[in-house]
Amino acid sequence: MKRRVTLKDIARETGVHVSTVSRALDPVTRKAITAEVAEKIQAAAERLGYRPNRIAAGLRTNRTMTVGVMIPDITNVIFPPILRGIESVLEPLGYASIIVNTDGEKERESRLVNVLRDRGVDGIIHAAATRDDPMVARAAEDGMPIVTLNRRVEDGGIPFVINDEQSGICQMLRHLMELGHRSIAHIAGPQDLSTGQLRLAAFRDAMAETQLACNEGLIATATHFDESEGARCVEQLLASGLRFTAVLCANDRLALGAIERLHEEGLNCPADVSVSGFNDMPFLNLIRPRLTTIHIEQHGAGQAAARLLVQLLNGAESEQLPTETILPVRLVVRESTGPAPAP
Amino acid sequence: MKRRVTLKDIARETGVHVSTVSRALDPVTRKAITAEVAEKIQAAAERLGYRPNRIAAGLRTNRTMTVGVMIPDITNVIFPPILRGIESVLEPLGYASIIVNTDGEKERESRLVNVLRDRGVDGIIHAAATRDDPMVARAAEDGMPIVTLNRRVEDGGIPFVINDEQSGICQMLRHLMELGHRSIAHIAGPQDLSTGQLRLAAFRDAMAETQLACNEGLIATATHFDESEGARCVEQLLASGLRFTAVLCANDRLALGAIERLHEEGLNCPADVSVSGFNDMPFLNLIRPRLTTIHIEQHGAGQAAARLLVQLLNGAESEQLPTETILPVRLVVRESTGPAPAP
DNA sequence: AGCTGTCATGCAATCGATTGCGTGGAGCTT
DNA sequence: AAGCTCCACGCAATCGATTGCATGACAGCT
Repeated sequence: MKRRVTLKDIARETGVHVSTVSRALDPVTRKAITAEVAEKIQAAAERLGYRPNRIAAGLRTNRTMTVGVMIPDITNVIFPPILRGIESVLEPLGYASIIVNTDGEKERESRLVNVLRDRGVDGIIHAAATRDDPMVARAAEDGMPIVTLNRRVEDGGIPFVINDEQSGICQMLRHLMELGHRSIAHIAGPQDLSTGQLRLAAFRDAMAETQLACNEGLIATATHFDESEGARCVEQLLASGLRFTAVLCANDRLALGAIERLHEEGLNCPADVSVSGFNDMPFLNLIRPRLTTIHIEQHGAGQAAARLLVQLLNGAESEQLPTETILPVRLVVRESTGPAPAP
Repeated sequence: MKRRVTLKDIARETGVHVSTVSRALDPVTRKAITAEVAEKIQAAAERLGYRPNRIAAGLRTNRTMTVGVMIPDITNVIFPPILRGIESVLEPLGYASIIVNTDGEKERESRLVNVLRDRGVDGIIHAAATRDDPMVARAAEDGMPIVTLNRRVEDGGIPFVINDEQSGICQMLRHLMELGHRSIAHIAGPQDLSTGQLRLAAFRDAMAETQLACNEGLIATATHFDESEGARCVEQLLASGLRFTAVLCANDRLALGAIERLHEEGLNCPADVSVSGFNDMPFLNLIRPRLTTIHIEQHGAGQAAARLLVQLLNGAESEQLPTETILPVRLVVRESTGPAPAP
């Protein structure tokens, strides 16, 4: 196990001072060095197999070229594409990311923010904020560049990237109405998650714009974004005795659970009841009936957040950056929605 | 934006030397300090909100408490659980991980190994090795602790963790034979990936142990582990004109693609042809017919690899560590396999 | 020829924590 | 009371790269 090559080694080899070597190896400062000397130094660096020590540089410059990425849970299929989006922007610029999972727990979230700070990350992309976290707020106050993803932040000038939930719900509602549905139920997501909240609000708004009264009895709220909650909620809707011919769900997994339970109750989708999802998660094309849903740009959202963060890292003031970036969404009509059955 | 608190600040505050502060704050060296003084220092550290600078410590100790994790692609659903397994072991010990995606490209793999080395990771968990990579070999030679996952490494004493592919294929073959199948086809995975290779070899071995001759015509090889290749391969098998009543696939996605194409050709699964998968990936319970497959311990594999790496990091010699760790697999019988149809 | 300006390079401090070695004082022995 | 041991703590070097400032040489100008 041989010792690593340092600037000092190159300096000794080439007979110049380490500071000269340092300057010759940095493309920005190289212009201050005679071309001939710079080339000699570069050649020596190459020959000796020099690899800069980022730790040492980081200590001096206070930049680690590392960013923290906070997500609720990597096993949730919507996050990997987001991470690839982030990576696609950050990696070419020489940044690496440390990914942490909060599991939606506030206490864990606070702790992990500090873990990231202790590690000296240059900035944070936060895709897991449930609500205002004091540690996150503190980090922001202390000057840590932060961008949030999938979450609107009211206070503070923290830039955020979200999908156009409003438009998505709207497009889906219009689609269902064009199919003749008039009694439309909603399975809302957890209200402590911003997506759940935003989509429910969007549903109420969209319904208000139609002639239809929004029957609060036709809104069931899930405690988690998963299949079993979708099933439970649709059961609750059925038990209410209220008639509905379509269920607009806040998320694909809720929709899948709902369809399954409806099927168990002898109701077929889309013949008897239309069901729609939201997110267009991977593998949806393999599940029957193929789900009509709202496609969101996961990869694009990651890229957008990363680009914003890079600007902050490069010294852009939050004021000159867009506080909100709203990504377009797209209706994807597949098989789980169809004409409303005759009454 | 206030300056961060350093050891020097605490030293000034408490009237002792920074080295004393350093020792008082490290549980290991604390015993060398008078209890009273140590408490005073800890109190001051607490009061001032001291957070150790890992970068500075890393420069001096040459340990970053960071490990690199190399995977082919995080959007492949089998990797997130592995990562959570790794995290569950590493995070409590104070390690963070930098995850990189190789996309199965050799050139990218080499480059990323160097990225990780430059960042001074203490060790690497490599779950993306396609074949021997010179940079990985070099890193190992230079003393970088490395553990590979899902890949057998012949040369060098690099410890590896793999699933018991052999046993999985064997169990599945026995299951199919118990259902009366005698003409069994295999859709093999890409042969440049170790899992593809191992499972094909296991299939041949297992067939050899039965009375049945292994008909090479009933083996189709996919170029990727995805649905379209599963479809293409099953088509190829059908085109061969050879009779088969079951298809043992090297991977769930190949199986899903195969089932779909069979269906399009008017062959139902499992009534006409039984199809089996491998991996038991998430969401399989939502796809009809529910796939019979081999469950592998993804989370457990991550944990096992992480535990091995920790031992290496703690100075265990490779010699005293198990070179191979083979994780048990489990047959999961669902709906895609059934009795062989009468001839 | 002498003076000024410019530019390449060297010098040394610095980032913050760790750690081998030195030292002074307290307590104990004879 | 002199000498000894032991231990808590201080001192200072160190990790490797960066960077403001100093310096020296050389060219150009009058």
